[in-house]
Amino acid sequence: MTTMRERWKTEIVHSLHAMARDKGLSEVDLSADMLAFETPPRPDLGDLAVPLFPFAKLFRAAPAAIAVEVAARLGDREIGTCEAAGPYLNIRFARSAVVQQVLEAVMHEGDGFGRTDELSAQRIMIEFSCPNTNKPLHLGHLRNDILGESLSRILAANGAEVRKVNLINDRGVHICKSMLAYQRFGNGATPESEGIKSDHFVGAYYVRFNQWVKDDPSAENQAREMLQKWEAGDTEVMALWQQMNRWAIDGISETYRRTGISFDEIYYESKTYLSGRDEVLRGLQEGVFYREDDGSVWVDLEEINLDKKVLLRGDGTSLYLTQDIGTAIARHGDWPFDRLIYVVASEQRYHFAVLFHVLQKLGMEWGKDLFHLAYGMVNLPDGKMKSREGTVVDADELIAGLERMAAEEIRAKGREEEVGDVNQTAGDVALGALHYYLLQVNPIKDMVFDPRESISFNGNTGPYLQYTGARISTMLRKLGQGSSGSGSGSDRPESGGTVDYALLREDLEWELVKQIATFSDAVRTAGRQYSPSVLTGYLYELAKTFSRYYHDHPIAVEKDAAVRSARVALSRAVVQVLRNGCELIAVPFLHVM
RNA sequence: GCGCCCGUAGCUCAGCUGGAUAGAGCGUCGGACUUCGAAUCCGCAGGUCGCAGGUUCGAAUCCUGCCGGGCGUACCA
Repeated sequence: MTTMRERWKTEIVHSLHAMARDKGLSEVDLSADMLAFETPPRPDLGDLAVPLFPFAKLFRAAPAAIAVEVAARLGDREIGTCEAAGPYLNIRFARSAVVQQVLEAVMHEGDGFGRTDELSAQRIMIEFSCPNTNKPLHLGHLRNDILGESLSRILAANGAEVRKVNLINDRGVHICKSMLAYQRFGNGATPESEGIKSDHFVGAYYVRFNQWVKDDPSAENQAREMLQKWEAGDTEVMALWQQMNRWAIDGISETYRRTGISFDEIYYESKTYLSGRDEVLRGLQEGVFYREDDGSVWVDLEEINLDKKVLLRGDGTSLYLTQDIGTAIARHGDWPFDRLIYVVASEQRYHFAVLFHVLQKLGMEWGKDLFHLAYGMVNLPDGKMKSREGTVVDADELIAGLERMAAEEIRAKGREEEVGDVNQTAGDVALGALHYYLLQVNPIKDMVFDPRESISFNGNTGPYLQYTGARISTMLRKLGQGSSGSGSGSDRPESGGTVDYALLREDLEWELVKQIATFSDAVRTAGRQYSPSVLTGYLYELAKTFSRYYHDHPIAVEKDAAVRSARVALSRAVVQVLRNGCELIAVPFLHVM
């Protein structure tokens, strides 16, 4: 379809030039760039619209008059027809050629359909998740995780070589707090002895610390002392730390497995913070930073209109910024990248502005290739999530709740038989609901997470996509067509190998073909904007169009065998695109639900 | 105070590099299952695109100011 667009572009530029010549105007300032292609507001107006306002000055004529003349010059041709509609030139493509080309491309490319070469030869590292080892994941992490995972897949689909990295935040005062509380109140309990998921077990002691500090303010100092012991390598502290970290990380990893999040490399702050300190000290020697009387090391950020910022505490221990410096340098050494994307909440904008600048001050010219994807906060309908007030939504609990709802729905519909493993399917539906809901909003915006709405299986949701895919799959399965693009051998039993695409004459069929053809545009745009929401929107539209089509037109039960074959071919293409798209937003594709 | 971000229908969100009457979903109300999955489909109602200027043939979209909300401005992360 892009070729079709290009051909029309050439034709239009041609006739505009001809017009200019005939009017005795020299062919100045008339370039193809002035042609803006748009989609007409209603499909019945055509497939492509060209506003002619920009040419009014050139021809000293009203855009509408130009439209009439261009339309007359172009007339009807092999590649379609065009007509003037006010100041617009509306174009209709010759359908059957496009239909054939698009559907055959989907068949041929299969799981690879929609890929672009936008970012080929680019090495992109993407950091996301970055959990603390003092508590389990919550809803905010889920947005982070799915943004990172989905974006990674999208960038890869645009041809980039992507490396997903995590950074386990396993050191710092906050980690010492849960350790301290455990040491004091734990009485040797273990996750096994208590029968709770290990990261939740650790998290309980972090909560316990915060209760304790209310009664005994000295707890804060004790935590700080423990951090110093930790940095000094105190045996007892290290042993405790290793034990509790193991628990936290094991539990968090289980959540990753459940949600389909994975990484190519995992970094640990406990291993990178020292090199960060070395870099800061080097900067100090080179005069890039300065030392205060109390021994703390600072950077003056006046040149980027920011304040002064601490890089090392007076007692010599590291800070968040210090370790991020070390981590970034280690990463660039491990895997030199063209771009590094940090998926981190927008509240840390300041931190990254400082980090990127400091790295460049330290002589890392690649500091300019770092990008902070600052995503908005997730709030609840009844207010903000606050850990202190106990209004955080725990990730595991949330997912379990969604699974329960999905399972109930499957039973209520009496579909246990068809589905087979109810829990497995319910789990996939829960994930589809969660991921779709979180991705459907533009990342930079704050969003409201409504648990009730997220589990609703009506409307603009993940389960709706899954349902549409499952219906098509079932239909194809019943025909012996299989719903997988990389067919199982017994494909097309009745078509004799050829499909007469000209039989797809319905407007909705044409709509579907056009939507399929623009899939790669959606993939490209999502990659450029770092926004999976472009894809959720695209897929929802596609599913909706197909649902309407399926409702109004017989496919598998169509009497005319030739028409049936053509419609089946179209359905196979739609389901292939749904599959490919769902893969990019980590919504499990279901053959039955 | 200063800096950054956001402000579209009752609610949750779309709206591509400015372009034809601003779109979905939910919710309300009303329709459609002897027919390929009704977790579906169709229809009605609902918006001075926060406000005011400016640029432009044309602004929800770009610029300026203001108002409202959020976040940041920690030897927390």
